[in-house]
Amino acid sequence: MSDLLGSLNPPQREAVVHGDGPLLVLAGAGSGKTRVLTHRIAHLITDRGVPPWAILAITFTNKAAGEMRSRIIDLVGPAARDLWASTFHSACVRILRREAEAIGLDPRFVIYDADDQLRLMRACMKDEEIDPKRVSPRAVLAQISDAKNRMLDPDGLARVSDGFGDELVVRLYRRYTERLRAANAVDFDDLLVLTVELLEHDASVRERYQQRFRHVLVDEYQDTNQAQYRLVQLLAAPQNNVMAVGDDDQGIYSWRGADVRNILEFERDYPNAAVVALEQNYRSTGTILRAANAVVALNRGRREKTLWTDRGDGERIVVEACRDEHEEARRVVSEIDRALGEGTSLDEIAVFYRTNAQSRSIEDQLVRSRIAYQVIGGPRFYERAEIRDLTAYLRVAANPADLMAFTRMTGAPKRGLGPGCIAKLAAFALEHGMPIGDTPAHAEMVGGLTAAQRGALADTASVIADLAQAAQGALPLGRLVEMAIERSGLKASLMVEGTLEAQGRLDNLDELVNVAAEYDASADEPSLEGFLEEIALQSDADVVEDAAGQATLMTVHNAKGLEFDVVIMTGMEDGVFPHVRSDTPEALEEERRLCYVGMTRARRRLMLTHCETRMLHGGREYRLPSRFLGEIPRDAIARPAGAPSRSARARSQEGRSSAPALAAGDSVVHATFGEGVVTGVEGRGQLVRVRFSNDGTERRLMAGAAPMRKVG
DNA sequence: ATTCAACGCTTTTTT
DNA sequence: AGCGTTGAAT
Repeated sequence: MSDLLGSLNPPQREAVVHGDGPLLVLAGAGSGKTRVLTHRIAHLITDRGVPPWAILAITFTNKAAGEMRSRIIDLVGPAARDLWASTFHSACVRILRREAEAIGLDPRFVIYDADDQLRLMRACMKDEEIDPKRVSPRAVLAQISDAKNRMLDPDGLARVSDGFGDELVVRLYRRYTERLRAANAVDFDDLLVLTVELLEHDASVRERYQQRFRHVLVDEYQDTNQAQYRLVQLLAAPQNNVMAVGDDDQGIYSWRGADVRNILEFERDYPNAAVVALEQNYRSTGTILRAANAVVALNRGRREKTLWTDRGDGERIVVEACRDEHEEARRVVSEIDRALGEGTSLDEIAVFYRTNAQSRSIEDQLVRSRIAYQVIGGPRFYERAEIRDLTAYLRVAANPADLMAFTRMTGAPKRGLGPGCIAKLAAFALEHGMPIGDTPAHAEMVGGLTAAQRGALADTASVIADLAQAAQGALPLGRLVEMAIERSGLKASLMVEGTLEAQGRLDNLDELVNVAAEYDASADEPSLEGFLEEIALQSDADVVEDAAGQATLMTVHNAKGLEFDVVIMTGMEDGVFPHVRSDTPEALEEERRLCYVGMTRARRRLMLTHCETRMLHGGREYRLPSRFLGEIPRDAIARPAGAPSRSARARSQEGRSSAPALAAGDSVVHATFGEGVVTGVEGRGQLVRVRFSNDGTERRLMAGAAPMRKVG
């Protein structure tokens, strides 16, 4: 037996050396689950003689997959390169490209991202003459995605739905599927659904993969949806050497179809499953853990567990009340300065927020203070307009049937080819069974076009032909992208514009040349299709760099799986976090788990900020401190810097401890909401419910922190 | 038929 | 604030 086990604690070791059969690892935050996963795979390879290519390891992001692979190569040597370590989506693409024909799919299919999907849905709604103002295309897409996550096709959805509006969704779902296939495209959900269908319906393909993958390991199992669950089940059968690692307290993707029941009911699905719980935390201080545990413990329907650490209590959590988002940003900067002064490096500092829009005020202040930072998420590189314009050319070159890409391409730069002209070409394409991308070359056969349009189309045809030809040949991808930038006319039109912004766009296009060249150098079998696919499957989390000397800003969702010495969670306000739209008990519990995820990212120091007022949705809104703040044990929280003096604080503490300041029935006056009546007291007297007479609303307030006093 | 400018509306989280 | 739609000008 190798020395893989030396550095592991007993439950970790148990998970690593577990024999055949299903295994569930309940891994609390910071309990070393990545270590367990990598060491188990290394153990399978070196001690049990399992060939690396017979192991499938599924992670949540491409970056995590890459890291896992390189760690395992470090542990067992280069033979481990044959390991399949990837996300669900990449694994499915890989399988589908090989086996597409078995389900009547062209193996050169392209992947439509959120933007393509939205455009396509708008087009479908036009087909069906549905007013996009009455029915939101996004909402329809969300329902379709929901259906796909539940493995329902249009007929299936029709069968299970009862509501009146569902008929509309079914109709659009049909149309959407038709148009996707016509464009030889699939969406994100299709990758999973089609792979499941493939494996379910084709026994020989299924058996081939089942025999190949002798071990299937899945990380973040609590965030799997039904299709992913089925996929794991199909691939792992019949031996069921499946290891699921996860933490029900960290399930934060139910809105994307994830079903926490998958982890809660693992033992029912795999009756002979071994279960190992990892509860020792190696990341955070005792105080941070105690606070995070206290918050998440209020959830029902979770597996009871308590993380512990032997690292000692550490510092208390800092809660800062701010007037508005500008003051909040200044507090963030002073906390960063303070941490830097203590010797913490910038890349060990992270700022979290609930929604991407909140980053703006913080970024402003960081720029002003000359603090280097990177923002994860938000507008992504590959989603920038100019990048999408350019990739549209590449996409049409790779797949002339891609109508969305063709439409985008012909409109950028503007050259007199508008919707009317595209519609004529599309009709012609349909009539002659020709891919839309081939129509410009036959424009002379299309009627009703102006001379200017024919000229523009001739030009377009030659661009498409040249790019397609270059893509077929041995031209390096970097050169191909350069060629597209020139020939598309995007470069010329941006140069003419001449603004600083246009220059920035040109720089982005140049950056894409670099990305392409890099891909060319690193990929096993570089191809235009492969490059476009990599772009499509890229996630925000994949671009998190440990680049020295930068603080990191991101949403709490993006923070999953990461850790930092110092974490600042901003916008801890009711309506922001928890989010307003999380108004059901289940949704609130998910927000609470999200809060737990955020808090447990911190190793040493955790600061939480909230504002009295902030700009939201184009107006200034007043917000109460997040209820989650009230759920943190009081003695885990430090007296905020810049808060009332020691003596003032002492007085208020006395007032609070000697007698509960407020009880149901008391009249109060609040600085913002005016007069009201206390209707109830919660959370050991820390929270009071008050009905305000001004607007008749009932609000939950922090008894100590809210600008409110008793009257009469 | 295309394009540009003004207006009015909505806003989570994302592989 | 940003987007998509609408209306007017070309």
